Amino acid sequence: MQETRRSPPDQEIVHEGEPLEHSLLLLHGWLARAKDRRSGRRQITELHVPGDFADLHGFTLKRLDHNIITLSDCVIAIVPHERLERLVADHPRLARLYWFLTNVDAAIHRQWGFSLGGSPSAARLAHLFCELFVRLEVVGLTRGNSYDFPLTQEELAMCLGMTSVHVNRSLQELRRSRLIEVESRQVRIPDLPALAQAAQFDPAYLYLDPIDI
Amino acid sequence: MQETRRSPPDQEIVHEGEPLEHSLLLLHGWLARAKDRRSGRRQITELHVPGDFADLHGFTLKRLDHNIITLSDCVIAIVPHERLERLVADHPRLARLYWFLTNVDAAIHRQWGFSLGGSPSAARLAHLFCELFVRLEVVGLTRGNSYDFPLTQEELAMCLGMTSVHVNRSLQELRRSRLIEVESRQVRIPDLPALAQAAQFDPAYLYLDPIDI
DNA sequence: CGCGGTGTTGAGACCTGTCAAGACGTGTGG
DNA sequence: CCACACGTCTTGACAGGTCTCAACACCGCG
Repeated sequence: MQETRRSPPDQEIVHEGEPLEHSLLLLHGWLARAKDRRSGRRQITELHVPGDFADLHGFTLKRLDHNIITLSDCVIAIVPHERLERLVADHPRLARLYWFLTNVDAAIHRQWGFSLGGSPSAARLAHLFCELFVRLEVVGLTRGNSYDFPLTQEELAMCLGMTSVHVNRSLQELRRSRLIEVESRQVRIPDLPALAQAAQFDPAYLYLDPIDI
Repeated sequence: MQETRRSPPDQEIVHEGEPLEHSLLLLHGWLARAKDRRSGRRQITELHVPGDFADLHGFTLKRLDHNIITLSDCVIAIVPHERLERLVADHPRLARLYWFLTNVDAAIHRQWGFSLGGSPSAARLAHLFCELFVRLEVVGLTRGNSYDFPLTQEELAMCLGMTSVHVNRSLQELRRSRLIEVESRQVRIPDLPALAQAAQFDPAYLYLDPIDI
């Protein structure tokens, strides 16, 4: 039995630089890793959905280079590093799995960097919706071709390196092309292959194929 | 004794998707991880300097989501995964160190994403020069306040998500402010604190403090 | 000497940010 | 039940940053 914790939206639950003694397994809700700019704007470097370890990398790094913030009401299991220590010592395959998971995080970072580095803004947005669809589907949080999506356009802007005004216009572009429907905190993707094509989305970087480790 | 390999510049030495049976330890020269855009442009997601494992993450992922390319003449040690397998089995601390190293890579990706997400172009450039200075200093490849830097402006552009024309102008801006001198494939940083200040560079994300693992 | 790659410069188009205002929806308190 | 406040979404006009295209300078090398 392990400790769980609840948190309302818009809380900073792990602070950059602070020493870590446990990692967070997200059970319900949405988290983000974020770095703050001097300008006051904030860059989100990854989104987390239920099933994700939000700061497993903290197990080896022992402090984070970013904050972790809640984007919705969240339920989070707290896993002491001491416990992870015992787990990986007793089960080498588990160690390998955890290592693998942090490497997938890195792959997601690379993909985001790729997007930020020069994809057209609508494609960037489309790519994010594709990624989230696939990741949510894995954990059974899609319903048909739609999923709950609590982020505001402002928060989307923090992920995509653009302003909320521009997110709004890019979203309209995707809507006009019938690639995306967003309403009341829900995303619907009428034609995933078409959206993936527009976004140049290839899920290979998520390494979802049957894992043999 | 392990196998080493030499390669001239501009070679793609690991191809996206290809199954991996070894990892590459860079002994001399510069490597980059790169993803190609449909447009033909290419995004570099990380630079590697001597001492870096360029694809240690491939040890758990077993294939890469990007290419690895040489940016200069390179000497590379080839480490079979089989050998890593034995090493980590026999030396759990080594396993932890390797895991740590891949997590630092992820931290570098985050920082690049942060830059790409909205730093002004001159600051992005300055930040990269700071990062490389610190990383090269660790492995003894700086001389005073300067270091060899073989990348063309075109290649810098691929790192920073901008065009080479814009890199050129941003570089001039840094030169005019006396923050950077670049000539004949050499970078000189007359005043590192000033450059770091302009770049908002904080080396914490490189996790260089004495490692206790 | 000429060639190819790299660096530099200019002009114009385009994308994205900024600022500001208003629409809409929802929850709260009177 | 209404009035209101607040957050979010939407829109318009404009400024500014960045890209594109093109030309030229420079340099090392065959």
